[in-house]
Amino acid sequence: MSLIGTKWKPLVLFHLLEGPLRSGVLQKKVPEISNKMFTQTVRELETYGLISRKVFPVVPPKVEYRLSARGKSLGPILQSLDQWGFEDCGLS
Amino acid sequence: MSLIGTKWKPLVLFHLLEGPLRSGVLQKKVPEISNKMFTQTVRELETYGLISRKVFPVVPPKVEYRLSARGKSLGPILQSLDQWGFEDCGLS
DNA sequence: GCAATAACTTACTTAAAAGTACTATAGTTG
DNA sequence: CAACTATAGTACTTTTAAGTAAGTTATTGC
Repeated sequence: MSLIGTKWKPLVLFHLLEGPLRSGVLQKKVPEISNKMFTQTVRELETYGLISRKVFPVVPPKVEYRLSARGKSLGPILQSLDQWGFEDCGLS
Repeated sequence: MSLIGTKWKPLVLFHLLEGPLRSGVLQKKVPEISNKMFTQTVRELETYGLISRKVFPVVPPKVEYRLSARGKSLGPILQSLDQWGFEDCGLS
């Protein structure tokens, strides 16, 4: 379960639950993430087949990320985790 | 969510879902874990209030771990994760 | 009195994750 | 033609997680 065994993957997946987002927007939803970790994270999620990456050949570049079917199947789990985090106060 | 953001915490919690276990038994359920990481993991889980630790003042020592109410509330999530891991093949 | 026991601890080392800072791309705008 | 854009890559450092190996405790049983 190296999907959740990182600081950022669950967060990124979580923000995609509501729908596809382009790279910049997604990254702004996770303000503390460094540029490097962001691309690294989405690349790994893509490798695992949890999200798909769609590149529009325009300038400046435009890239959109969306959950794959497999990624969507994580939805309930991510939401449970999120909810659990709120219910049971600050664990950090 | 530093509960799952580690290699061992989810595993240890998972094994406690079925009921309390004494230290040695729990550790054997996770054979690859090092001695140090085991105690460190249960200590942190205890600090987070997810498990409770019961010491029997006998020699040789006997210690039992059980999920707290809060730990139990993670049950469904842990099981979903476990199931998800099986369904969707090898992710490492 | 010395080994065995179960649970832990401590000091030290290695490996993995994350952060910082800088560079690349290629059209568009001024 | 230089600056700006959005996305990504790379080299290097720091931080954090995990592993190894040894030691501690207090009793029992030989």
